Amino acid sequence: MINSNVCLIFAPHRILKMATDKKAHIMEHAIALFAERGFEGTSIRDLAADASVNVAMINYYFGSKEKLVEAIIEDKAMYMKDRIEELEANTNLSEIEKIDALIEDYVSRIMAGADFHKFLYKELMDTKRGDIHQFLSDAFARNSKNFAAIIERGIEKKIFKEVDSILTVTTIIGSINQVMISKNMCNQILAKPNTNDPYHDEAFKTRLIKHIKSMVHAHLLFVNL
Amino acid sequence: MINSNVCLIFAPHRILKMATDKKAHIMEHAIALFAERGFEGTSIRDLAADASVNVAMINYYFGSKEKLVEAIIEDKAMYMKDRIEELEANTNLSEIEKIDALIEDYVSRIMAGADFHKFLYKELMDTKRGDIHQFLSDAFARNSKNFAAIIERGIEKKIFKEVDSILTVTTIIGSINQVMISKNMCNQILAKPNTNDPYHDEAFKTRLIKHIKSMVHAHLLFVNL
DNA sequence: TTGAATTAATCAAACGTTTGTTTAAATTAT
DNA sequence: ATAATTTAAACAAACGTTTGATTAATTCAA
Repeated sequence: MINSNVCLIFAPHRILKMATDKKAHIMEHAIALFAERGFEGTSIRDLAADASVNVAMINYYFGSKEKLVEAIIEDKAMYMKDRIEELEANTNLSEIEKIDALIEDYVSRIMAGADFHKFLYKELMDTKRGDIHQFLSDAFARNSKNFAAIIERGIEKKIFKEVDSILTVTTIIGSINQVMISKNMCNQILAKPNTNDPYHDEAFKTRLIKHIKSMVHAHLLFVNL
Repeated sequence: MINSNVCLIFAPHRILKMATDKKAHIMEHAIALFAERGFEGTSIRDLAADASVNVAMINYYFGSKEKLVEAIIEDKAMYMKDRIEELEANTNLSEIEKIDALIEDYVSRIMAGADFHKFLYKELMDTKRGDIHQFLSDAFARNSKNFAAIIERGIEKKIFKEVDSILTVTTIIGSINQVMISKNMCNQILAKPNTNDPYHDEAFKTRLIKHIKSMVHAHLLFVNL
């Protein structure tokens, strides 16, 4: 009985995935610590204690502390590849529908991965690990340009006003980022207690999406409600 | 002859200011390094070499590395105290004029102190130095609320649409912050070479102010141009 | 005004810790 | 038995900070 249970829990495919699972486990804790204390502000021993593993395991699995950061970014690279290309190709949607979809998508995904998002932006702001900084600068800039291309198409079609397309994208992304900077500050402007978690609050998510859409619509569209 | 010259150069008040000048000199270099590499990412020896002073001087003048950060923030506290209270009291200006003035003020001051701004936001994002994080959270949230109060007044007067006032402020500040995150990324979205300094470019400053005003006007005002 | 006494500033060297990383032995899984 | 995993211990290098000596600047009595 117990044996069969054990076999069930530790089925072959489960065992083969163990290394991956442990790596994922360490990466999750690393993201949370790096997001709050920064890369240099988090020691290997801090991380090992937080993830309940031996200090040597980080180098055993990832090679070095810096390669751990690269592993995190590579692992979540899918996070970066967003729906922009997919939406750009879709001819069934109007430009404003595409923009609305992107706003919803950005807010949802950033909030769902709040720690990872903060970790990414800290790496983007930091020039110390030059390769990573360059990679993230490129990725973020490319996304912004692709987003702006949709706005440009709307302007060409005369359904949008002649706005500064790249700065409009900057405003949309900047609006989301601004509330992600500090949970503490976010709670204060929302008049919520420090115990509140605004990043897993559906009401706040809805409110933020509504606000950004409202601003962007007024900015882009000729007709106002 | 020589003696009188020496006396002129090292006049009493000049000598008394020497310590202050050296402190300011160290703080300037610290802001630049902390902004690019972070607090933990910058060693006392890095800073001493960059500022061309002995390693012991930082602790001699500031007491510790952490107290250096506190000294920088206290010294530039005036930077935080912005024109909001002054503008709130001013009855000669309309609400939209006050908002326009604040947008110009924010963009100008943040761009003029780009390094300091990045340093401040890194400290705001980091929870490791708890007191500083709390102080900055409070200061930034208070400013946002005061700004939002002006928008609320405009809504009461029926000259503004019934917008989400605090999130509107979040968008304004977030728009500015988004371009300050990375010089590299900023140049890429502006299609400028890496050698360009967007933060001391009057044309870009004007463009950013124009864009934000344009968005906020469309968002707040009933009549569109 | 001069010269000893006092204070402030600067320095190289060293302090004890903590850092990221490696090792080699022990354990576990196949 | 073999290979993969985990461990405690040890590593050199880097860290923030302190030290004690040295120099420069200031004070003040004579």
